[in-house]
Amino acid sequence: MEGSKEFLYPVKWLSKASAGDRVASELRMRIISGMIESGTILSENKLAADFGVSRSPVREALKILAAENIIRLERMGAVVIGLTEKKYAEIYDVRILIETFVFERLVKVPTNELVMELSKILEMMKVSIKYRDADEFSYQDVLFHETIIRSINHSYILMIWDNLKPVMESLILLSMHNRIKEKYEDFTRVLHNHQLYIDAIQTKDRELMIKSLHVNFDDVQEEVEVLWMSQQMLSKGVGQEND
Amino acid sequence: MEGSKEFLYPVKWLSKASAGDRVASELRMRIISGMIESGTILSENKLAADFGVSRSPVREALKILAAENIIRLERMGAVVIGLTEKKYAEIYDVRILIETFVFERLVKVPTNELVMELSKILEMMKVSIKYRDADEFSYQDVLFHETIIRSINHSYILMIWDNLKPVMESLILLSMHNRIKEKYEDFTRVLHNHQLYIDAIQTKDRELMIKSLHVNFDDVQEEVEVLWMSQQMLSKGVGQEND
DNA sequence: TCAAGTACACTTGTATACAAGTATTATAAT
DNA sequence: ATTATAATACTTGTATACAAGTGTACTTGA
Repeated sequence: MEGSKEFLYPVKWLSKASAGDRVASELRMRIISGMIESGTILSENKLAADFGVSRSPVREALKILAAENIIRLERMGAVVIGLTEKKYAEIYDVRILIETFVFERLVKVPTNELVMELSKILEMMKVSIKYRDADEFSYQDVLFHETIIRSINHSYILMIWDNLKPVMESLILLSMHNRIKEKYEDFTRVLHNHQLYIDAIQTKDRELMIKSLHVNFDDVQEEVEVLWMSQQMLSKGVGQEND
Repeated sequence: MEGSKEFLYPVKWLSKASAGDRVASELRMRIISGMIESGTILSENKLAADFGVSRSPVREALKILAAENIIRLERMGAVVIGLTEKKYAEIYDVRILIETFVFERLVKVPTNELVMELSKILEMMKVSIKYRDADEFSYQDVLFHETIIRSINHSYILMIWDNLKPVMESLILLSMHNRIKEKYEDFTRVLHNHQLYIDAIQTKDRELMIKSLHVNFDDVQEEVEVLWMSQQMLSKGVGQEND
């Protein structure tokens, strides 16, 4: 069967990570992919047993996921929130918010160095595709955006990104994994979009930036939405999460 | 001597909190007030001994403060970052960013209920001043802004606020404590600013909103800057923190 | 005096143990 | 049959123990 691998998250990315980070990364992937349904109650003890670690790293992982808004810590167990359509839109909002903020900073300063860096990353992405390495491609894709955000040296904007990044990473990973098998031709478009983004930064063209930001995002979103919707089909009646 | 109280953070706010939260809250106050200098290296064991708890809650506290960008977790000890002028500006940026976002949402929906709620909080603030309760005033002040942010029901914007809130709370607490003793007349202005904010929401007047947002923030900032600068004087040569 | 190596103190990350509290289930009484 | 009470099987939060790694300081050699 397909999808029967033990871990969704690339294990090689976790070589230097703590057990807590490992659990968080894997759990995040399982939740975002829909493998763990929204509404599920996670028990520290159970997770510890499942992952073969003690409760300490599991606790740490749950704290991380709670900060990312993927689960909700309650008196009795952590309940999985998962991604609803509303949440997609919200992530979108925040990305637009911070990336436009970053762009406004960038139009005021020289960006030659950044453009160089981004071009390098784009080349890496091309190579990743050439060798059908979805993980590496995803890594570079996330790095691309992170590089832009880091370039303005704004610790609080970076803080927002740090909270958003793991979810984005998961989304991109899932999206790319799916495509590298079936919709290989999509990647030329993705690459083109990233080139547009670089051009926008180089020419300091606001409209172009917004445009490429949107297409980049929509691209990932649409693909994951399909993944996610199919999961929803399997587990009917999860319903809406009001707050 | 003045300022010789054991805890800076209002202990009554921590009745239901865990030891981890308590340590985080108090540590945050000490760092933001300048009592613990920027650059200091915090040891889990030492903190545990100081606060009379085990390492578990201390670890938890350090993770929280790291997520708030107040300390930096390194291989060997947690380094205190504290607040620089740059950081003030950054917090400012993010507050403007999210509050304007919220406002843009609010102009599209009815706000009667929210305005009622805010008016209630404003009344509470007036009472707090009448009885010289700086803690209560600070609480209501933070609640005021949180109420506005929560009203749009946006989990990711709320996430940003959750990361920003503790620092804001500390700043406001320090600011208000200082003023209630010396610059009592300031409070009429603070109240007026908040009324402006309510008016802006009621009339959906963007300019008024931005204006009141700025004065509200500047008000706190200026006061705390004085506090903080005086601390800086005492501990010369901390220097800049490059990243 | 200086360099290399070794021992030690201190660090984090993880495992385990325990206490206090909460939901659930079963039992008992009406 | 239904309600009240008690036992139990969970839960979280905290303390403690241990292992592995890192920096420091001291000793030893030249």
